[in-house]
Amino acid sequence: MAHVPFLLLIEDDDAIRTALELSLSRQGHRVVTAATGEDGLKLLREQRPDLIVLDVMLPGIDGFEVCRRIRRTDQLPIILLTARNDDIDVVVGLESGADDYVVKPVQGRVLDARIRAVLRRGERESSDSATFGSLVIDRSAMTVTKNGEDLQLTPTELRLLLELSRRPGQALSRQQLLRLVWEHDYLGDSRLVDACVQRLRAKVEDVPSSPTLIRTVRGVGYRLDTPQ
Amino acid sequence: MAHVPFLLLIEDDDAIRTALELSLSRQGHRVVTAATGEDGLKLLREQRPDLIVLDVMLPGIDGFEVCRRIRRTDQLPIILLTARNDDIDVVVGLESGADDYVVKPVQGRVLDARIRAVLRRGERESSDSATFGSLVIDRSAMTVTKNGEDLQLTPTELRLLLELSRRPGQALSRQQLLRLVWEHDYLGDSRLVDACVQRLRAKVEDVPSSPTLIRTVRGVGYRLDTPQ
DNA sequence: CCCCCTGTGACAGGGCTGTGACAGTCGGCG
DNA sequence: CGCCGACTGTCACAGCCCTGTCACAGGGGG
Repeated sequence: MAHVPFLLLIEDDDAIRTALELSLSRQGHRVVTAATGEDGLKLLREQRPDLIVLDVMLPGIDGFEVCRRIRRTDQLPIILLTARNDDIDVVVGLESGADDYVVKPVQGRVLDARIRAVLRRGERESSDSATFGSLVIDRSAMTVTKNGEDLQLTPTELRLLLELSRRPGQALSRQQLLRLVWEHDYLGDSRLVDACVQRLRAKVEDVPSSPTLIRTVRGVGYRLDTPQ
Repeated sequence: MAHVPFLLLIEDDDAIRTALELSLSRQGHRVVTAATGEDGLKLLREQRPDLIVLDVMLPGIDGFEVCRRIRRTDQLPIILLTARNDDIDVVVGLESGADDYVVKPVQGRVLDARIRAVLRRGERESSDSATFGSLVIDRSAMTVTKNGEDLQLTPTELRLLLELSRRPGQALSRQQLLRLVWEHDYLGDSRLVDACVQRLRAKVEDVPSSPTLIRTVRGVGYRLDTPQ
C-alpha cells in the first residue's frame, strides 16, 4: 500500500490507549490519540484521519453518541471498541453508523486486520481499475482508456482484456481463454482467440505489429504485461 | 431504502443454514443458499447477489479458499462465519479478502446489523441531490429537473434513474437493473429494460438518438455518466 | 369509465464475430 | 547456416447477435 493509514484512536484508559497506539504504530499506521469524545471530535476536524478507532465507554459523551455526531458530517470509517460483548450493544453500535465493532481485549494484529479490511472496502468501492502502461481498465464503468481517451472495445474484446488483466504477467493458454471468455470448451484448432487478440491489439497497442502489452507466449497463448 | 438486499448464504450445516435463511428473510433480505463452496461459486455467477455470508468450515474447498477465489474476480462484500473464535483465523480470514468475520453462534439481528453495516458503506455517498450535466435529481423531493424545469417522469422511469444515479459511472447489467428497479429476476430475453431506458432517454436526453447521459454498454447494460 | 402507464413481442439495421485460407515468423535440427 | 515444420498473424466475408424502436394490449388509478 502506497499510503500509510492515518488513524485517530479515542480511548480514555491510559494503559489501553498507550498499548494500542504502540501496537498500531508497529503495524505501520500513523496514529493520533484522544482521551475524550470532545478532544476526538476536535482532532478529527483538525487532522482529517482516514479512520477512527473509538472506545464506547467514554467519560462525558459516550462512543455511540460520538459516532452519531461524526456521521452527521463525515463518512470516514469508524471501528467501535468495547469491553462489553453484548449483542444489543453490537446492534446499537452498528446502527449508530459504525463500520465494525470489536470487543476488548483485542490482539493488536486482529485490530490491524480489521482496520485494513475496512479501509480496503473503501478503496475497492472508490475505484476498481487497473493500469498497464498508458492503458487504464475501469472494471466498474466497463471502459478502457488509452492516454485518457476512451477506446471503443467490443463486448468480446472487453471480456478478453478483463480476463487477461485479472491475471497480469500470467500466461494463459488459448484453451483457458476460450473457457473464460467464450465459456465453451472448444478442443479443435481455431484461430478464434488469435483473431480476437489481433483486433484487441489493433486498438490497445501503440504499434500493433510489435506488441508490448499483450505478448504472445509461443506454444501456450498470451500474457498481459506492464511495459517498462 | 427501496432496494431489498440480496444475499447468498454458503453453509453446509442444514440446521444452521435453514435457521439463518429464515432469520435473514425475516429481517427483510432476499436469500439464496448453497451447501458447498462449488455450488456457492456457481450461484454467485448466476445470480449476482449483493453480499455473501460464507461459512469457513466447508466440505471440499474451505471458506478461506472460496473467499480468495471470489476476490480474484469479484468485489462484492463477504462476511465470514465460523464456529472458531481464534485470532489467527480472524487475521487469515480478513486477509483472504473478507469484509467482516463473525463468530457462531450468532444472533440473527447481530448478523443482520453487520450485513447492513457492510452494505451501508456503498450507499453512504448518495446524498439528497445529484447533478448530471443539466439534469438535477432531487432524491428527497423525488423530482428531476432539466435546465430548471420539472420533468414529469413516471414511477418506473424515476426508479430506474434513481438506481442509475446512485451508482454514477458504473455499468449496470440488465439483470442488475431488473433486480434493483423491478425486484424480480427475469432471466429470459425481454426488451423491458431497453424499453424503459428508451422512454427515459426521450425525456432526459437532449438528443435521444445520441445519448450523452444514459450510455449503453454493449454486451452489458447501461451506465449514467456526467457529460464533459 | 377512461386514460395513462407498463410490459411484451416483433422487427430492422448495424456492427460484431467466428471461420477458413493463406502468409509470415520462429525455433530446432541437421 | 539454411531448411523445414509448427505455430502465429492477418484478412475478408457471411451470418448472427444485440440493441433501438414501435405498436398494442392489459391493468390500475383517478
